[in-house]
Amino acid sequence: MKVTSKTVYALHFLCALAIKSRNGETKPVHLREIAEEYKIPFKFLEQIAILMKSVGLVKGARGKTGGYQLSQEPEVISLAHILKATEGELFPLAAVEGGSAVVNALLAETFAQGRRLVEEKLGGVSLAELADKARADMEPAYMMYYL
Amino acid sequence: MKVTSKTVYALHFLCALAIKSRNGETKPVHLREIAEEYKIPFKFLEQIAILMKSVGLVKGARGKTGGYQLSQEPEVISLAHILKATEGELFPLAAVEGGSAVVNALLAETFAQGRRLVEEKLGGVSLAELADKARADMEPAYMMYYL
DNA sequence: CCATTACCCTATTGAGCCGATAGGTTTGAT
DNA sequence: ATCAAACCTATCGGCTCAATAGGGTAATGG
Repeated sequence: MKVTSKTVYALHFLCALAIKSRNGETKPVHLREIAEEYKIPFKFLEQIAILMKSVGLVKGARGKTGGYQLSQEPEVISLAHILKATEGELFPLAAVEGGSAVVNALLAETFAQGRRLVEEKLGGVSLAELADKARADMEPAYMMYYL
Repeated sequence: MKVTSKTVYALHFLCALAIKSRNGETKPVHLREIAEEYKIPFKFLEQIAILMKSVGLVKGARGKTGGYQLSQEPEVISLAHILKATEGELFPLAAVEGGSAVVNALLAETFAQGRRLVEEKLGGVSLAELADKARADMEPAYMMYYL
């Protein structure tokens, strides 16, 4: 019952794209570049990028001038979107053979309510917020990497 | 990132104890009885009972007239207590080598807030609520098993 | 046109957790 | 003493996760 590193890497990946885009970069960004900059295993990141593409969060361009770009504005991409893609449903209940039917139903309802709370919370945090705060925290000395 | 069957069984187990207690039963309840009644693998339930004991939610009595009892009133035992014992911290973030320190910090904070929401929700649901609703839903024809 | 580059896809591996089972030890009432 | 129950430890198969490997496909630059 934990947030996997696939999710964390996906968040960093998308955030990196958002930051580059905010800094005026219009060309696709190479995966290798991001992998090196953030010390993310390249081949693992590749799979994550493909997943992000399959759910429509990024676009990929092939060939020598290829790379990845966000396919939507970072304002409309929420953490809930991303989590949904990487983790599926949040803390689903294990289906058990036994137990009491009544209690099982009560538990299902209770956890559904808890799940909704988190989804609302994560749905209220956009990639843009993350990227902007991250940019604001960067030291001027390091800004050159993003301009 | 899911609620394991250990947790679900634990909930059924404690709920069963609460129901028996509400129905005037003062003697310890045999694990074997609960396991059969709720179709829970006995040996698995045994481990869960020991865990519940180790965190102070139940008392165990040995010997031929032994069994388990709640060690607190069901009103003061919340789902949050139980989940804490069976699952540990709720959806912890995977620790990754790479990524941006700023983003990692933002994520940690965001998920901590989400976690608090769920903990408050689950902290507000007591074992007594569960047990009472379960009792109310039982058909009179089945009440004999609990009197 | 063709080699390079980078995206794209599938398979596999090793570690670790989960659900369950098994076997034994200790305790306490009769 | 004996029996039944709580208590403890070890182990196992199955699964997921993280990471690696190897190749296929498209598009650009020369």
